[in-house]
Amino acid sequence: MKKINFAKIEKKWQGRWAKAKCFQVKEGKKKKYYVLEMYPYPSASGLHMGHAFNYTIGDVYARFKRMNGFNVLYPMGFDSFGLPAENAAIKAKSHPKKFTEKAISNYVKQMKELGLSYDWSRLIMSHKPDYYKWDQWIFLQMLKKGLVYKKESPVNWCPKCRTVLANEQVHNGKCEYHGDTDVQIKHLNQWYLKITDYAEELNNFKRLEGWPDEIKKLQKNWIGKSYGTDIYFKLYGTNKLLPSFTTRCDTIYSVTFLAIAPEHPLLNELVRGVKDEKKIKDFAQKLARESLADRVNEEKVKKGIFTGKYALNPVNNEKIPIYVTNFALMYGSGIVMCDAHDKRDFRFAKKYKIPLKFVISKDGRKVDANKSAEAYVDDGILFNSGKFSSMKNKEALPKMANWLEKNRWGKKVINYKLKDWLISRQRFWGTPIPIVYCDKCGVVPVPESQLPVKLPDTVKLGKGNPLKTTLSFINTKCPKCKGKAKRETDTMDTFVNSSWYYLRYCDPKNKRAIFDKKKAGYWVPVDMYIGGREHACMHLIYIRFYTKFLRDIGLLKINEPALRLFNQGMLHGPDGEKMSKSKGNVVLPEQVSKKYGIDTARLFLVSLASPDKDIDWSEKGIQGSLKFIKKVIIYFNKVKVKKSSARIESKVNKVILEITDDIENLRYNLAVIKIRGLFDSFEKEREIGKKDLESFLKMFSVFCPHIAEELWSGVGEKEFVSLSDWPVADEKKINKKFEREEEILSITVNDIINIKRLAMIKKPKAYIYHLSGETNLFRNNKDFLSTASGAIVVPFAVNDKKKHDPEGKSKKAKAGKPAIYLE
RNA sequence: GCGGAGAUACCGAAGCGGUCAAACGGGACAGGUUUAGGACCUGUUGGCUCAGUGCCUUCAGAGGUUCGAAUCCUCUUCUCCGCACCA
Repeated sequence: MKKINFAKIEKKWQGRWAKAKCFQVKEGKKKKYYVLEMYPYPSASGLHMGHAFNYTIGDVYARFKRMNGFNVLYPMGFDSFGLPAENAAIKAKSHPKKFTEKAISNYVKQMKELGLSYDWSRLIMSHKPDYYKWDQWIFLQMLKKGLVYKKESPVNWCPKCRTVLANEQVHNGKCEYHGDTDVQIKHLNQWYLKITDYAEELNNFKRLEGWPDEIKKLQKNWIGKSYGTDIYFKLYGTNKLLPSFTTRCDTIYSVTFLAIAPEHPLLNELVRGVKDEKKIKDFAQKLARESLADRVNEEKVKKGIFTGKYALNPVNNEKIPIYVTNFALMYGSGIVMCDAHDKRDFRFAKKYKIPLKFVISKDGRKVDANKSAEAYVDDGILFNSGKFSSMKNKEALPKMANWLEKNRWGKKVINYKLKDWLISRQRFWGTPIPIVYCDKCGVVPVPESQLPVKLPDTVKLGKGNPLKTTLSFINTKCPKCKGKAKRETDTMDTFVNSSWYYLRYCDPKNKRAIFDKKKAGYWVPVDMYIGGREHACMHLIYIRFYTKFLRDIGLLKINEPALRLFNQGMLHGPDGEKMSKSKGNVVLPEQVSKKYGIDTARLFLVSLASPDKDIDWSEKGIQGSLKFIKKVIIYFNKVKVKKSSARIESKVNKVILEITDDIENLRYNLAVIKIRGLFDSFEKEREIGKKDLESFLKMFSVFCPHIAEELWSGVGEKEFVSLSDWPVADEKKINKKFEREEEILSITVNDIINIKRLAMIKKPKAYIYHLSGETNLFRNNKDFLSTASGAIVVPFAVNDKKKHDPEGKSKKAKAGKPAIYLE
């Protein structure tokens, strides 16, 4: 056979789909289905096979739903703000926009070559002013609702990114993008979104049945809801209360000192006038400057200094020293009560010779902590704990919390690990924060009518934030008093852009509103959201937050952005490692499709394993897919289109049911196996009915759309297979009898071959003796048995008097298992 | 430390109480076909037995539940991945 010209076929159908606007959709009466893949950052290096894998998963699903009669919204866009483009622009002394748009056009071209059925008329790009205008608009709406504030506080600063980072972007004290760089703590005046107002609702996962448990657990962990008590220690000699959050109020009688975070806003006031004021402050500053990695590291010895001040334990009025320590973070109240029942507190106390007291032991017997070498962290029985002595500490805990509250020594509180979202970035390539500073009027939001605040087209990129030196950007008029004013130069975190993009797809060209409520109302929520697990604690929390906010201002009626979330696996390089340029194991779709055709690649990616599993690219593996596709093409070129046997009809209809179910549940690998199996059955038949051939092509088309279109037109169809109706199984035609017969035949073939080998007869005659009820089966399939087994098959019924049976084998025949004699 | 996912024949990967020596693909091997093939077709691929229908040992390891377990339970080992001085 001639070599298949994949490129020609692909180009042809991509062109026809585009021309016929096959995949463009409008709101309508039909039931909608919204398939969405997380939109990518358009990196300069373009798409690799891993992206192709990801988008193929969505494309198969979109095609499947479309053929099943849904009005399918399947859009694509680009998360096109971000540091890499800016850094590239700095290097090349150019503008990031240039880089970004070049990368995007490259991406679009590549995506089209993958045969993805996007509605390109809805393309969005977050770096475009008509998109980020609405980032700014949402910011202003949040401001109105009191969900935006600016505050000076200690923030994470990455010296390499030269910007602050959100908590979510700091991992183990290192920058997410620069794993080798410690994040520094800086005190800066920054903009925050009050996501914590939604902490409680975000922690409710009841409406996310369609999301993987894994993701929900990660989010729950991240939100970190904990029940505890704020205990009010009185600053000695004053009436000032120092609240200290604890989940272990059962150890209150064990407390022998307080620890305060070095960056605590109260610290300056606290040490004012004490003997070593300067020394303490300097030390605290030193501690605060330590990298989070060091402070968070379990192995490093903790440091601290006595503040010279004391506090009173409310339950027993004991006077206890207050220390500044690096292990106290600005979590909870930033003040920690410390006792002998915590490893870290214990070690610290030993180091600084602070006395310790145990109040729990295994059996309730009194134990002296100062004589112990380590903390007692297990549960046990309380002692020296007032009226709670001799109770189990676990049981006493809730009672003690109530008791503290009743005596006004404390208050039961719920604490979240989730913090407000710091969105300020000191970089150029992001959405400008729509704020103006006026000497007279102070902080003034830019009025909606003046949006968007656009990024300047000409800037001097270089050190620091170029907006700071672009006078045409900074200098403006105060919207209130029309006097001279300066613009905010910080831009927004790019995660802001991706927090609502799925809504803009519903109405991407709207100039007057963020989106039309009716249109969005038709399309949202997303029915199938596809993306990586790594977004569990960032994007997927933010997008939920934005959805809830937009609901609360009346724009949406939904509570969650997506009904179903699917985390695809990662495609590794042939070496089993994560694909990366530096490792040199990146596989490019262009190379692959040139050699094998893109449909072959799609089929291979999807048949290797379940799509949620990580897989390794394999040059060898793809050969199997190529072989199959070739066979299909050859077959369709010579198939006799007539009428299917009842056996084939049974098989087709059975397999339709199975494949439909498999694809619905994203078990593409199993669906492909069944498609292959169906094809194998076709090949064994002399002729096939058109309807069955078409059912095959339809199912095949979601995986291999170009080849399917080609063959579809080959069987005389004028319309697109991509827009045809998914086959419906005629269950009446499914007959188990045929399966059983097929099984009998294949066992018989195996048996003949087996005996042939053992008897070492090359081209034997095979006399088979079947029970009399199976006469038709064996007679009708005599030819099939002969070709398949490589013997000349002569069937006899057991009771046939004229049968040739020199060794009396026919006695061995069983139902479905004929006896065999070779010669 | 806490939390999650997993361990299946040479490899990848289905199976998730009986129909399981375990789908399917890759590889390897054998045979056929062909001028020749890395192309195509057919078969084999746990062990034993053998002119096929049989038997035995397997699904990380050890126990257990059951008439019956790759599948359910318990513990152990190993791998991967999140979170982590969270008070």
